[in-house]
Amino acid sequence: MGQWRNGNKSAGMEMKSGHSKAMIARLSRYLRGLEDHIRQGCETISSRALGEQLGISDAQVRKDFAAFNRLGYAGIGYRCADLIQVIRDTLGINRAWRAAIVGCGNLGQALIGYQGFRQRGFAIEAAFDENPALIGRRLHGLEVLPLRHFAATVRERGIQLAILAVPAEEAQKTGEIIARSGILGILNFAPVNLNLPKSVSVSSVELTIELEQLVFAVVQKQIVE
Amino acid sequence: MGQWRNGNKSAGMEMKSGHSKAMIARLSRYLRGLEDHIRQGCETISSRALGEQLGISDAQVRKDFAAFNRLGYAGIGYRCADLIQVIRDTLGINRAWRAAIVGCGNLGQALIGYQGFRQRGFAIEAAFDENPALIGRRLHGLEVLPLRHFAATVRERGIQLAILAVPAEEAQKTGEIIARSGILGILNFAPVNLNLPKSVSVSSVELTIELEQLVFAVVQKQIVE
DNA sequence: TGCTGTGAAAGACTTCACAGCA
DNA sequence: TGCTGTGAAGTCTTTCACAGCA
Repeated sequence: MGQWRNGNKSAGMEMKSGHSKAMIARLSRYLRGLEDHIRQGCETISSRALGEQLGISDAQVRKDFAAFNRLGYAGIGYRCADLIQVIRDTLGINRAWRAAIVGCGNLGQALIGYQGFRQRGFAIEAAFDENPALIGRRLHGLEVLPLRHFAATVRERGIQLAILAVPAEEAQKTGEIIARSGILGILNFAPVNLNLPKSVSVSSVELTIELEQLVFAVVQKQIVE
Repeated sequence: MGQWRNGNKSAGMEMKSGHSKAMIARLSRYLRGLEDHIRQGCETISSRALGEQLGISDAQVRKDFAAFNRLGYAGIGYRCADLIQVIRDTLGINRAWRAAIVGCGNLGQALIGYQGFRQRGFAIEAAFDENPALIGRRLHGLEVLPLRHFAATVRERGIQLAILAVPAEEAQKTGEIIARSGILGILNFAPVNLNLPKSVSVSSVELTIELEQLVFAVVQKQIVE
């Protein structure tokens, strides 16, 4: 999961939204589970069933959903459609979000072509790089623009989010350019701790860290057995 | 971050290793910070400095490192090299790990070419797909093999980990093939809750979830202001 | 009977604050 | 003085257990 930034520690309590950090992290997962479920033709689901599907306790599920007003029906469960809507509202994904990819190497190119983003309402509206060999080329139908056009393009195209997929060495510098452009949030794939003004939210995905954590789980299991 | 599986909830206490889940999640980040620091020529670092770099409190850093035996020097701090070694030992990444990519679409191809893995000791030793148009092609120097050769290849090449990058619809089925082959851990990029025997550890990265959580942070900040 | 909603209890995790070493 | 190591306190999160509704 992306890490929470420095200043984000809830000051001695839950966040202003009234939802705890831990709960927010689960909402996206509930959403997946609910969509699966509805795809199978079920209109309602119990806390137990949803929890089992996701590896979350039924009590936890109920506590989380209790934050929404009385959405459940005793003896029945919850209506999937209701939950989906209220979760999407809560996360803020009930509207279209526009993103730019910054860094069109291996990973950046893959992210431009990744269908999952569009399917879930995120549109990739621009791609940037500094490499002259890439600039002007079309990747998955999107023209690669020089980084110096970043701010102007973001303004023109109404882009709010940046997905940063440049090499570690360039991440901080590039992050600063992005931050200055009025972008609201950065999803960072570079293995670097970005130090940016707090006007921009940063969330990081480090692929190698994910692998390392998997290895720990593997080794741990071997020891226990 | 990858999710923790069902059975993994520490039974009323820290795990067998004596390290809490939360701490393990931080170890990889410490590693990054320490390597940065050492690259800048510093041999020692204080809990305060390391914490500041990573957005972690100094007390937290000390508590975490206290789990290792008396590595710190009062008045000085910790020796970076010592910490790096003990963290690598703890995570189990003090040896080479071999991985296979399963699914050579956009994302799979990018992961084959991702330098970060190799730089940190993870070697991609095989690539698989079911698409006849891809089988036999070389991607970043690696030949794409048909999925039915998975188990045999894994055995031959001593592969322990699989990186699953197939479409959501095929993830469960493919996961089962992987699990049957004796693989120890799966890093799953498909937006699906894999239901697999607990002999294999699963860690999931969902790119869209990461974006959703970023959006929440963005929206939250706007409301507060 | 099957399920929600929820106080109360338990547990995990983080921060505080300070003794003590170099 | 600068820093670690650590009990104690505080905070956050999860689980328990059960009243009550359909």
